[in-house]
Amino acid sequence: MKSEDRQPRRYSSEESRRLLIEATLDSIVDVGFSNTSISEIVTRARLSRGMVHLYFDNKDALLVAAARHSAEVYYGTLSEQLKSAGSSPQAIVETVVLSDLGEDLLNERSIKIWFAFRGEAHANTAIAQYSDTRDDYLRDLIFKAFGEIAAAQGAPESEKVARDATHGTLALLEGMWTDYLLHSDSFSRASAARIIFRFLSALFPRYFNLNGAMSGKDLPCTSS
Amino acid sequence: MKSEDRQPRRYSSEESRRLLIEATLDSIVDVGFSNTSISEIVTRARLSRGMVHLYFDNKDALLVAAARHSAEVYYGTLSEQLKSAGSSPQAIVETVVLSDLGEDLLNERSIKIWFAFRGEAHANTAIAQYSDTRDDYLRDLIFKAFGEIAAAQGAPESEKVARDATHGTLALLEGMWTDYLLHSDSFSRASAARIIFRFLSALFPRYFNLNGAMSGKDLPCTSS
DNA sequence: CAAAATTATGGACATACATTCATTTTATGA
DNA sequence: TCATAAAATGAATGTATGTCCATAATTTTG
Repeated sequence: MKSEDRQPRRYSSEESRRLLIEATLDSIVDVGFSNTSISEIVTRARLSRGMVHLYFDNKDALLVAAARHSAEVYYGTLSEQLKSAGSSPQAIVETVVLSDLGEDLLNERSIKIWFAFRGEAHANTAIAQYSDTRDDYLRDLIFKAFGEIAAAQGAPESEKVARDATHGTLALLEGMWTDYLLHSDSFSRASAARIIFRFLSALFPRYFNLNGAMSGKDLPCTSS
Repeated sequence: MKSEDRQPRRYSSEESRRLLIEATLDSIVDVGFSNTSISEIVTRARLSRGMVHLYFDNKDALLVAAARHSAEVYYGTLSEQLKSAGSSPQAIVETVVLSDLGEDLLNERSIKIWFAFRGEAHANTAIAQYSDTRDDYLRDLIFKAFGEIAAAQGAPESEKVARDATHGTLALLEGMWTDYLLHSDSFSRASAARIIFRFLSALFPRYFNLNGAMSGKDLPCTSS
């Protein structure tokens, strides 16, 4: 009992930065963006007042760093889960949908953080930069997947269908996130996913059903 | 030029309340929720400091009143536009979708306000109460409409389809709002509507097409 | 026209805030 | 072991905040 198991007395500058960012996010989750003060942050981080300005130019820079960190975690997690996905376009789409609705990306904490930043984004261009999940990279990824599927299906106006499928899928995901924010008690990941796949199976009946991508992930898309 | 055309010197208490609420919303739009202070508000309202506490218990009560007012405007406008809609279930759904994407309900100002309140809702239960568009009333309205359509179409599991159609349509609308918030420059009301109707026409091909409800608004839904 | 009620003002107050900085503590390297 | 660098502290500062209230201006009532 002589040496209490307290935190190490001293962190590297990177550890301290990380600690402050996590404490900022904790504060946003617990008391909201507008009540997140330097005092709240340093108390939660168990650091002293001066630390924020030792490692960040000012409070705003810390908030921006926290928004940036959240975006990095989002895209990092998504990329990780995409690695273990099949290579067919249906599998890619399915993985994006299920990951985006999975607990790693969509949970009580993350949803509060995203909507807090979005609520302030229009008043802070630096934060706005990091307030968009599903940005161009993700959009391109599933647009290409839908492009392949639509072309293989041989429907008329296949590019237009692919564009609408992309837009619709991303909008549905956004909508499901909002639904989770406002009704987290009654929210069901399964039914959220089913509705999106219902949309996709209506557009591409040979490639999706209500449970996701059709079985046999590497079915030749071009066979009749 | 003797009597300058300035505002009347004195308002009724209701006018003052309204003025303060509008100024609060203006401030949220211009400088964001967290920068909206009493000083900001009274300056914009061209009233003196004491007025806020004359007509509201405190700043928080004013913010809640502003959130409430926004919700009332939303539902009031929507109800108004529903009055001039056809009575068929398709027409009701079409009106909800087009109203929700129309400029009266979805514009630069309203979207910033909604997302600002949503961002703070989880830290303020009083605001949370008014941060949900598309609440139970609206949900029931279009659920009944989809129920009629699904039953008339005679598909299996028609109630489940109606439930998914409701959830999906509302999620798509939420998603389109988010899209407008984050990419208002590239947002297109027409393509947002087309995507939602693409979803609906896939579920109910005899009742919707890419342009909305099928023509002949009062077609007998039960005919083969 | 006086009295009462309503609407409006802006200074005062304590508190909370972001920021600065002189100082101290701890770790590192010679 | 000591000098130097890195990490950490928390008191101090000035400003901004929400709230209160004594007072004034205006309207309404009797």
